[in-house]
Amino acid sequence: MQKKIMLVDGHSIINRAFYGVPLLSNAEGIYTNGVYGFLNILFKLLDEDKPDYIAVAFDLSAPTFRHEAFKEYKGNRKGMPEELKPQVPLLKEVLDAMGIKRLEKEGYEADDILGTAAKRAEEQGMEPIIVSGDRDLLQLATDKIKIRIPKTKKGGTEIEDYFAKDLIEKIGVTPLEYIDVKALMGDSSDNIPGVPGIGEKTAIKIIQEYHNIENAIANADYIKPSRASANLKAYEEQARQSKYLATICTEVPIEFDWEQYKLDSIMNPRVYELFKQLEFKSFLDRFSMPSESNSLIMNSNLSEGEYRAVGTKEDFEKIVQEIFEAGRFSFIIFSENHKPIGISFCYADIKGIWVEQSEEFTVEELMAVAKPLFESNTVEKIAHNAKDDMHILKHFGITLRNLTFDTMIGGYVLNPTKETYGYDDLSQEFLGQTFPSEEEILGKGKSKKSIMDLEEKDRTKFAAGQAYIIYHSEKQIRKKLKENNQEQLYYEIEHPLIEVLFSMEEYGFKIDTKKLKEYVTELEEKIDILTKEIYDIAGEEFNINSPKQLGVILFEKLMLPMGKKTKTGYSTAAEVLEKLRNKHIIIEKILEYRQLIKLKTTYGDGLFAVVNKDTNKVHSTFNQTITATGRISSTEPNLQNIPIKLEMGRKIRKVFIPSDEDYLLLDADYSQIELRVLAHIAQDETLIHAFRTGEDIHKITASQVFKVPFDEVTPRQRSNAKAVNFGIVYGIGAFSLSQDLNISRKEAEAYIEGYFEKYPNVRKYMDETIKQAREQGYVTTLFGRRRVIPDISSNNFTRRSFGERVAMNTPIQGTAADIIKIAMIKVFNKLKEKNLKSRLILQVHDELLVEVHKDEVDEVKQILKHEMEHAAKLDVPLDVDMHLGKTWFETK
DNA sequence: CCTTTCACG
DNA sequence: ACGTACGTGAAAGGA
Repeated sequence: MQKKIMLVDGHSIINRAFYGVPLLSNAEGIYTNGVYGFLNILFKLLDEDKPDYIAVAFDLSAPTFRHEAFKEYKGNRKGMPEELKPQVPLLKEVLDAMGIKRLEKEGYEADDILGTAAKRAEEQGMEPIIVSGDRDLLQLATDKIKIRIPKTKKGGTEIEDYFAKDLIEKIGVTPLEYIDVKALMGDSSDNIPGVPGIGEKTAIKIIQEYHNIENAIANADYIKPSRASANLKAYEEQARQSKYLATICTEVPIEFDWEQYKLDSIMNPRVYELFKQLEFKSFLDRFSMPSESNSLIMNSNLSEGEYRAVGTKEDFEKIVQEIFEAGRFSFIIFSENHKPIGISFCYADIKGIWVEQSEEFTVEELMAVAKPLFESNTVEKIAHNAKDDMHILKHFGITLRNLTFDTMIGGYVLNPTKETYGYDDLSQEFLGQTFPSEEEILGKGKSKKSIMDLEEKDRTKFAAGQAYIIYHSEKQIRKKLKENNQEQLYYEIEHPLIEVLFSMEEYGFKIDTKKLKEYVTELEEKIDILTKEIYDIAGEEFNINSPKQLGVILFEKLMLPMGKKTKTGYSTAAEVLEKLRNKHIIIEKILEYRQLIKLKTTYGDGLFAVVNKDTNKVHSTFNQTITATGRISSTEPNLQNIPIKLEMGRKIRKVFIPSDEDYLLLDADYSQIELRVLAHIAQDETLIHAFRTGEDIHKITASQVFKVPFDEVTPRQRSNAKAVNFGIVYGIGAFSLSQDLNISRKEAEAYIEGYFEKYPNVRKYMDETIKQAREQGYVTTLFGRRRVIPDISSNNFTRRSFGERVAMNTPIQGTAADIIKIAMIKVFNKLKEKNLKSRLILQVHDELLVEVHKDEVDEVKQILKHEMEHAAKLDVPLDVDMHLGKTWFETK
């Protein structure tokens, strides 16, 4: 087999790529689209050609051999586009990381180096492949040397290939003749002047007949058209000069040691880091090579770990025995399609084990062997997102006991603003060692692979490596928690909460599916009617759900005045449409349509999609590591945003029912918890006093801010005061308040000033919190929850302002989140301790929902109220309202 | 995949 | 003059 060598013209490809893909830029604002496009082309070519060697040629900035010659003649050669320049060093960095050598020589153009390299390679019996965006290189084509010219098009990259015969076939001249074609027609991008009046067509025709310019000049008299003939004579010297410029030199004095261009492991961890940094996400799945030994995994230096795979019952029993003796271990359950396929363990500091199921050793058998271990009250367990594992284990009749640490929750407590809490992150942050992420090894989305596709030794190190990581990160996280004074937050709030959330998820919320079906049908009927009415009024059918199409109808066809614009076009948000209500009858129809379609799709269809058909229950996932403030979030379904404000939406709460007729729903919500928290942490006497009187807080605020006696506060004043109170909690701004209340900015300012005058310590708190955030870089809640706010020191006004609002709001929202979490744990434990049948089933930020047994109503009411009101001891009372009902709708 | 819209506290 | 409230999740359209 002949060896293939790929020779790439760096500048012309990055140039072509630059314009071929949309603008991308990295964090420093440098465009990356040229590099991205270059790599896109490169990967495509590598996949197709699978060359043995590769090199990329670049021009160095200094004048080159032919360039110098040209300068005497006509001045400076054009450089590359300004906006591309910063990308070239970036590209070189990427190529260096990939171990792809560069061909550069001071004083020579990339074309010349490429030409020389191709000729030498050909002489030595290799197959050279030249990749360039410029057609100049076509002159180098032979029956061995292939020229590949990629064209970036909408549908992807298309590549034109030329051997010598293809050139003759497609253009009609030989490669050598092509130089003369260039000499006649010129090339503005290369600043080859050519001959005026001779373009590509004429040039080809002339060369086809006379084969070179010397011969053409000699026969200039016979050349047609006459303009070409005259110009060729007049610009004879320029034509010869152009030929010199167009001729690629193949005699550059360079020694090529082919072995150093050998194509090796270009997808290495360093490249991975670079791609991640540059956000070249689509290239990341190129890093998993399941068929070969996976270098990413094998190269990760989880220093002392001893990894071993276990595939038989006997072997695993031995391991379980060892783990019992070790007394503590970390574990990770690997699942695919909701079915576990293996478990990895780490124990005795260095032992990493991967146990996998097989036909001989089923997952049921595996679980049975592991059961005593998981259920042991003495052996300590370390997990990462233990709640998930608890669900899996429960399915096999196993109760996880003595969970001593959850590294995911620990990581969240240390920094709640991260997007993910992966094993790779833990390894980097707490062990100072890189480890590939799941996405790197298995990919993601549709093309996600199974870990069973990995070779056994890779699979073992990947799975057991993760257990090793959490085993060792645990100590570091504990240490950090101590340093940060967050031990109480972790051990007394977040850790015990895991079990509470697990129980809520496990128990679920019963749905009256018959009622739900009726509700959806009712909505569908109304939507049908509205749709027809809207089409009628609009005079045509269109997709009402498309803001784009709706915008065209409203603002172009019906010529309604447009309010706001979005990045992409007209805004059709409810806020905008509301202002057009009286302008056209279509508006109210659309608003109602929107409301109903939301209810049908998100709440009707959406709920149906997640109901367990056997039990008619929904089992939401309560995520403990999503929010930046410490709240929990709810998904699939989201039970924290079930409609309540509007009557039509509120009706859906009638389908949320207790699991059987012996039960009722008991709802308890904190009254004004965030304002109470504010009163406490700001230590504002007036505000504290206001809450101690137990009167309506918005009315009190109104009386204070608007300086009227309490009994004379109008409903309008109260409602304005309510908006001010909200604004205060969010980190108020006069503009937003004025928008919200539809008043002038001046008035809004007066309200805020009035508020701060009456509650001076609130202002003091806001100022001090911002100052503290700026000095230490983070803010904290009453229970030590911490949120870093880098934006607070930004030079960018908008970012800084945002940072300041976040600094003011986070301690308030976060402390309220802490308090209700404490209440949840206390309620959960009380119900358990007293062996009651009632269950906590839902939390909605300031509200707890309990499914209460009919015999336990009074007792549970008392527990719920007491535990919630005494969850934290503030300088203001915590007040809880409770409601009992047969459906969630009734508990209002 | 990103944007728009809208549901909740 | 800047560009506007804090925290979430789901569905749909349209690249």
